[in-house]
Amino acid sequence: MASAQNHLIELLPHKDRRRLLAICEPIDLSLSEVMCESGKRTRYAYFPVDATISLVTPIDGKPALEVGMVGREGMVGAQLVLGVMTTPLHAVVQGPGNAWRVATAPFRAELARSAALRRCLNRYLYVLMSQFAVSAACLRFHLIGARLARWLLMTQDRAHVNEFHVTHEFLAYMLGVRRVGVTGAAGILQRAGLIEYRRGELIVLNRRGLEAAACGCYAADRKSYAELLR
Amino acid sequence: MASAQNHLIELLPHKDRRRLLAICEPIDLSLSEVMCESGKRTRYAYFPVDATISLVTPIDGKPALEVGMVGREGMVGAQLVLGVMTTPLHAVVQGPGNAWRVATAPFRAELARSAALRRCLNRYLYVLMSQFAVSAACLRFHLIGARLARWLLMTQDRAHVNEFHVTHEFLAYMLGVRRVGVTGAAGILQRAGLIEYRRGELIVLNRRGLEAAACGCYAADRKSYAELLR
DNA sequence: GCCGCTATGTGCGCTGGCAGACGGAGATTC
DNA sequence: GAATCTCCGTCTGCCAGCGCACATAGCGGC
Repeated sequence: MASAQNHLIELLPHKDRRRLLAICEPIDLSLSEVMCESGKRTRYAYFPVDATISLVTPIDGKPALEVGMVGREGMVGAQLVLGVMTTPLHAVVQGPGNAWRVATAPFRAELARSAALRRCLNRYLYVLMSQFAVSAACLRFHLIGARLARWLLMTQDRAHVNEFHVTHEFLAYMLGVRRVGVTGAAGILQRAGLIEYRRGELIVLNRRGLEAAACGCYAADRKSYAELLR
Repeated sequence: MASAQNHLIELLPHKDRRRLLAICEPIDLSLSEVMCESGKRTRYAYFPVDATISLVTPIDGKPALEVGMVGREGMVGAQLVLGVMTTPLHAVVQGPGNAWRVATAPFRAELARSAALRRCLNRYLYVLMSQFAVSAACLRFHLIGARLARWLLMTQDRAHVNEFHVTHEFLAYMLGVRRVGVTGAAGILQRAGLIEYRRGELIVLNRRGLEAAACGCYAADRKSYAELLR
């Protein structure tokens, strides 16, 4: 247990880390699992290890648009540090895998005790807020192709593999566009040799190329994370 | 000084409120003043009294899109409670007026001392995050007319008057659309008798009608604020 | 009373993305 | 190996918003 395989946990001093892990349990997250729903009471916080989670904002009653993504660099439930027991967003498992799970009660107790944990989560919350703001503008101004490239890069960063399961239908849902829009944009990326896909399996062939095709929001996200969390 | 005329300050217990006001100074905010810039060090926090501030996210290097609005119900610089000294957003004065200003150093000292202040700001931050998430989806899916109506209502809520100075050009900038797009949408609202305007002076004639014309994001914003801050 | 500035109104051609529908190809089941 | 299901590709018609350009109207200064 020298390494928790979650970046936020690893940023904690030894003692705080050990205390936190003592109240965590390892858990498997399966595809499409809804970890928490907008407005409902938060029951657990999660520190992903090799799972990827999408933060989806509801609109007109339905969840419909991804505004943030969480992997081993972050956590689900950071708003607990604000003393709030709900979340405005849905959290949906987008890439299955492992995570550490902790119930809200012991987590809040640990938050009260560990200044390092509070500091870490505060900073992470700030990064999340930045990500929301960036996403808002990205949604408004950038074309599907650039946003798709950004999404693939962000996912690859979190999944730590260059091949993952994702359908056009799902991508369309995350990006807030039609499936055919994704088909068009993905086709262009494929013909350019940047990616390859067939029946839900997508492979990143050329990361550099994708970075060039993505909008600046990808770099902006990475920058804000790097500045605040080492 | 029984009433500070800022909702967040008024939520504080007497003692905490008095200590906070003791380190604040009243200040005039003038139109288009930039209170803080994305990425730059935060020098002051502001508690508006009858001023309105737009939170604008930069994209591709330029500030270009409003993702949040602050008036007497909130504050600028709430991220200081996270222990972060910068902000990802620009804050621009959209409706001139008065505010309480406090320098970061004494404000952080007071934050360390007052649990009530921390609690209040934490909750406000959560409301802001919700607002960002809602705005992102609103930007993506709702038509200019509905978004314009929402913007007018939010501004009126903060300005506490039904007449204010705003040009189509400025509205276009805030909503992230063309000026002619605003002209079109505003013309429809005017012909419907909901608003009236001439050369930068805009009057809200029919609030109920505007509420009906606005998208559900207006109600969603109000709901999240009401639930968390009394 | 003229000039110039700012704010608003309108026109035209273009395009990215929308809605709905259909066809085909891989995969799974029995 | 036939039926079914999932996923991907394509087509048609349509529209909101875009970029650009130009016209008009209130308003202040000199």
